[in-house]
Amino acid sequence: MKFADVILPLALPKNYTYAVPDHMLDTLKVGSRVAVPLGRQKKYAGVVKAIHELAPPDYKTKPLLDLLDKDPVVYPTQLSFWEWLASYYMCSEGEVLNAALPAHLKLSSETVLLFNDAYGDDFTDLSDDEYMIAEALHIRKELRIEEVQLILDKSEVYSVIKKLIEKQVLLVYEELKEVYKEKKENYVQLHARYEAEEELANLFNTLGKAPKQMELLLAYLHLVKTQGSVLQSELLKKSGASAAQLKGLVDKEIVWIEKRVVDRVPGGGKVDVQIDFTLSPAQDKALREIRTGFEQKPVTLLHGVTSSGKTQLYIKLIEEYIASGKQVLYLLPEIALTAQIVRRLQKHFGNKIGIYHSRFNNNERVEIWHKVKSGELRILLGARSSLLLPFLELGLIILDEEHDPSYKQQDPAPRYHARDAAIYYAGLFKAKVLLGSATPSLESYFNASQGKYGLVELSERFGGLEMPEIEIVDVKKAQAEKQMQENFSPQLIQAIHSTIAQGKQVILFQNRRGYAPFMMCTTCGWIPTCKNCDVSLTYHRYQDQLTCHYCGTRYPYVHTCAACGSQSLVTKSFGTEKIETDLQELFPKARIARMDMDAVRNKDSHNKMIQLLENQEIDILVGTQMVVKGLDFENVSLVGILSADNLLGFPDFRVNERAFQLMEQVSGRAGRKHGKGKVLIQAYRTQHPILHYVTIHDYKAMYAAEIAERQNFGYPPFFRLLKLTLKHKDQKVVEQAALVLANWLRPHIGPHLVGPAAPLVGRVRNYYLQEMMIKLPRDTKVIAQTKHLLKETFIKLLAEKQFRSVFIVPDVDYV
DNA sequence: AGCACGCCGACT
DNA sequence: GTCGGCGTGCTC
Repeated sequence: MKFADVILPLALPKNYTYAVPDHMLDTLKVGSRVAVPLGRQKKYAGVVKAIHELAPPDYKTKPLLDLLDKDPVVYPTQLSFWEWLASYYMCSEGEVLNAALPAHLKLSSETVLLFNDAYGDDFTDLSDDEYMIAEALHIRKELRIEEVQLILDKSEVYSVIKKLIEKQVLLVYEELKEVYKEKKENYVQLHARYEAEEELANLFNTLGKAPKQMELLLAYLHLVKTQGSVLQSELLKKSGASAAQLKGLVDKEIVWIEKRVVDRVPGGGKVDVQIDFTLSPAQDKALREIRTGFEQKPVTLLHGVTSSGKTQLYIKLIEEYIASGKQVLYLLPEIALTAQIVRRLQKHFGNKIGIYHSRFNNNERVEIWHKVKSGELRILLGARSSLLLPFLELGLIILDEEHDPSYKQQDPAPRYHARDAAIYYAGLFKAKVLLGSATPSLESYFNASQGKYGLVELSERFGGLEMPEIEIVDVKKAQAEKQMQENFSPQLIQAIHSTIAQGKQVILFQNRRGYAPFMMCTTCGWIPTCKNCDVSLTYHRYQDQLTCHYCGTRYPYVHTCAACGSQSLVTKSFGTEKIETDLQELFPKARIARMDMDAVRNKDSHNKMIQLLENQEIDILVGTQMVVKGLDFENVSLVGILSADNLLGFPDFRVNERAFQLMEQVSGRAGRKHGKGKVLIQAYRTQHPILHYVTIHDYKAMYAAEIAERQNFGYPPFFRLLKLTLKHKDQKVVEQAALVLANWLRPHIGPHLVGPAAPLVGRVRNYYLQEMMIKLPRDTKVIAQTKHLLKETFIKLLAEKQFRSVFIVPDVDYV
């Protein structure tokens, strides 16, 4: 008797064991999807994690229902990776599976209602609702729950269905649905017998009486000659004929239609467009250092200043690894995955490279999945989630912009850090990892300086380009002298003027979207807040409404103070929309665009805006974080940071590191080619040390100062951080739960526990929050013990009935 | 995550 | 009296 442990796509604490039916004994493989029953009637598709002969002692197993794959969807390597992710990041393997498998590989059961023919057609003793469903079923024979909801125009339909089952009008069964569909296209083919010249000539004669069909045939012959194959849709468009007329040709057996399975994700360009380039001596040296680094250590950090030509190094390395028969994964933060970088790589690697990011639809994801698994795709360029693809023979992972916080998944579980997970995943393949950044995370630079990672420095900009000149502008002073025009200092205005006059472009950075981060009543100080969250509402002038940036609720503009009734509400502070509006007044002739989450909400607008900037159809670009990443424009010579204080002001031990990274990265956008660029940073606190480090582009000085602080206060990289968030609709309950949890934990990990306390925003989407932080020493054993302790304590807490509905969210290596 | 079971308020 | 609301607990 054999048993299979199955990972189900649910947040179950453990995997379930099913009996392997005899007919599957030979065909069932680890990594395959299987259909399993769960509960009374549900079916799920899970993935087989292990096959063994250990009968579970305390329950009776149910049998697997179906084997869904001829070939497993993942290799054992991925199963090991999932297990590690689940245990390290404190979630279930089901949650990992959920994140890894494209939606279309995760079938779930659908309830299908069937008409019971034995019932006959006498519906007299049915209620109105029952009658409507019975009638519909009588005609259609089969209905889904969704359709029942539509017919009855309400969502709660179970009671009606239950009644109908009792009255034996209908039968229910569960159907597992495969959602992925191959894409097929219709190709038109000429019958073989007309290949011969004289047959074709005869055909022309006989078709004389059917001019439309003749036209079709001529268009077909033209397309065959020019393109080789003829798509039905294209033929119809070109000939202007109708589908019926084409059918005429099919009926006469002159042509036939072939349904071909086609790829949704085209391989991009041809392979032979490789453009050769030569590395600078500095790049060449760095490349050699990376290679020798990899001989001794699996991970190397490439610290290369902005514009030092890291991408070219990557391309050379990728070439080497694919030449040796390995696959390469190139990771970038989502918003850095622009058409610009994609084009650049496709130029070199043609259809050997695949792309994977969140804007792909589910069918496209399934195709990439299979191509990565089969090894057909040798290179994959993707965002965080592409780390979860089933690579066959991974040789190298490049993780560019390694300092980027978006590599850490926030919600939902698994809350993994792509950098750390990449290092583990690579280890399973004995593959190498190259981390790249102009401003490495303190963690990585620490690991490199400790000798844990190789370290390669590339401190020279490509082509002898100089680092931009940075000037700090004292806003307080300008304000005192009444020199500020809205949020622009005279220096910034002057710089923008002269930059535009020279036909160059400007990027302005402001880390807040919307028009004003909050509004306030000048009479009594009242501030409009969200009804679901404890935050002030941001005014969006473009839509003329107030928006909550935490839950997305929108409110109409407020004219009257809700507290004192006065009309004296004003907008406070400023976001990208206000900058854009004010700019347009200050520079009426300039072409201004705004790039933030609101402006690039729809699918392609981000790329379009980049295109405009590239074609120099925009003079000034205003944006949030978004302008920092993956933009590479030769003609931008001025960068302005509107308010450095915004970056330095919030209470987080990483502020300084983040602020430095952000400012240094934004600065890197300036003067990427002709001549030296200029960066203007407006600030109140002009003496802040971070501003000084940015001015002299001194990463190492920033690192030295910060690392000392981290050691003093016991923060990463000296300790690992585990954040616990408790959520509940009732503030009292969540506060108590947090206290109880902390009290239970304190005897074990007392000195390492900070909190509990409500976070800065204490309520989001009507859930009250409590947080606590656990500082874990860098000792694998202690970390594992603590996680075990936490899990046990969570179970204990949730066993208390008053805390049963408290959500506990552990976030390991909280960023 | 579903989904059934079970215990309290507003209707026939 | 019942319908139906959602809180709670189980699924191999």
